[in-house]
Amino acid sequence: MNLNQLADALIPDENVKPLQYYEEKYPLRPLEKGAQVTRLAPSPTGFMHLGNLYVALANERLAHQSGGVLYLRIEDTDQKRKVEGAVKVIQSSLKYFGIDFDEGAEICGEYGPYYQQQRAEVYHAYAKELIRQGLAYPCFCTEEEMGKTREYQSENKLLPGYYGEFAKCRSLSEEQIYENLKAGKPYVIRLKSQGDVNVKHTFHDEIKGDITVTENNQDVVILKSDGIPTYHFAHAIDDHFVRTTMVIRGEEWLASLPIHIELFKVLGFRLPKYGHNCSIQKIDEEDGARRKLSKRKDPEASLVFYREQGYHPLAVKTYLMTLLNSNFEEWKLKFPDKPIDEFKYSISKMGKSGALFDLSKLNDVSKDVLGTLTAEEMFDFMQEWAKTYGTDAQRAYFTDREYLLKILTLCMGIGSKKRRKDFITAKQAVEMLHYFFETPTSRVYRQDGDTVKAILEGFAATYSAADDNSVWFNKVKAVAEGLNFAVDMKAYKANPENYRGNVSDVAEVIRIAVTGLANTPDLCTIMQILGEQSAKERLLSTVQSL
RNA sequence: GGCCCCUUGGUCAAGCGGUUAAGACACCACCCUUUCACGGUGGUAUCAUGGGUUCGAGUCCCGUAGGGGUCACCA
Repeated sequence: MNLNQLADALIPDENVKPLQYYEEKYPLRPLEKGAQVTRLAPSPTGFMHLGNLYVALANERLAHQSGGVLYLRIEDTDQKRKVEGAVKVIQSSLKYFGIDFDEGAEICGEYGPYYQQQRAEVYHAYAKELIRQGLAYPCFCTEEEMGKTREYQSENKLLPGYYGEFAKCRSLSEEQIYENLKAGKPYVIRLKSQGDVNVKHTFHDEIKGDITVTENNQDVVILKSDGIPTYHFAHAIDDHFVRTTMVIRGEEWLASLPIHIELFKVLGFRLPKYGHNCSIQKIDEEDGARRKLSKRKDPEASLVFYREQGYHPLAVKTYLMTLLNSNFEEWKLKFPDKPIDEFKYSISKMGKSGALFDLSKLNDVSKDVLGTLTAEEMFDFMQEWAKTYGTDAQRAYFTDREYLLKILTLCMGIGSKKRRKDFITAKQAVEMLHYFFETPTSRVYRQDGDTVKAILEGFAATYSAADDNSVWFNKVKAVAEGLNFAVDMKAYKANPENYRGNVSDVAEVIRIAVTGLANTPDLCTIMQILGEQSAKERLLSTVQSL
């Protein structure tokens, strides 16, 4: 059989150049020893998963802390799944969370193009080479035929797939091939696998450690009938020519690792290092089972969720780091002021089992992160959120900058010995501050109506915005004492039955009347910010409705 | 079903043959506090299971169970 001729007949691509050309066009990178070239290779489906960010973070750290390169490749070999504008979504969401690429799609770089769709020529060159070497062949099998052999295989409990005796097109004669071509039958190019499923090797995975892999024996498709490569083939070619040194990807790829190992071998490429990381999971609310965060069922699986909710990008990044390397938290505790990137990230410390997504942990991390911002930074962060996700009323909060800054200074505890941690997200913060802009509409008291009335009327009668903190509190105490609420906490604790409650209960009533909330920062200052008239109005507006 | 991976508290998890089995989140209690917080101290709670190996096992070996992944002209 004339394989050269066959290769040309099967893959008529005029752009294809001799293989040496590609090796020269994409030379080895002049990097320091130990520097890693990593990549992110999403397909443009328009959906960015939390898992994408998780893997992105690992790849980013590995590249940048070793003095290497992180690049972005778009795996757009499946036209059916391609979504318009998806690349923009990928880039903007990764950028939002602080993932910076050194090269890649829409960026720049010497190893492009970074869209697989645009690299047809290289794939074709190597597919032809494999055909010439007798390591690949055309397959004309139809879906029906494939279905039949699959049925037969499952009935007889045989390994499913296209291999060995089931690989009918392996043994097609030259005449049969050309006949089929002449008849215009569609065909794919398959790898003629040299592997044996009974042979196992141990393979070192950077994350999982030593694992056993079975040799591949599947004649996998490398070029689809439209001439576009499958993931496996494109992966081998691209990661070789972009000179990737380490591939960190989701563990769903572990099962196809044997295919990739064979492909690299057959192509004569050096295998990169691999690390397969586990996916983030959650407990299903319906059946209580543990499962992967689902794009369809779980809103928190999507990266846009964190933007809508107003999570600070640094908070999400920090939380993800705690999952990525469990010693990160202790480091952070030790060096709270150091930037994350100074942490020495270690791939070998990654967990081997899938972690459960923990929203309350994220919230806790978020409080700490927001607790490091200045009032101005918080202002900008909240405003940015409100621009796209807030209501008109909320956007109006930002018109009087001085007023809001004063509020934020109070609510964040800036200037006091200890910062407060009231804020979790931009959204929650904006919502929490509504009482500075509107009179609360619903108020729920724990005391009975008469008591509430007595407290509020009594306090309103003496309140003045000119009061400093101690004068203010003395007035609260006076009201409390008059109504038989304990003023001295020790006395109260000794004999609680002697009192109707304590100052804290009285203050709570006033607080709810003014803000609608049981938890707020220093009430005295809040009332000062609101102004005497507004504060008094709020005290008395409740009284009338009781 | 075949193959592969995983299994320490409610959650994230340290541990790599001898520890009172770290730490963080959550929860509870107390302390600090003139209100709300912040903060501090303490507490509840974990080695899936059955066999080995060993003077000694969370740690090594085998089995079992449970969970996850994967078996496409999708990535």
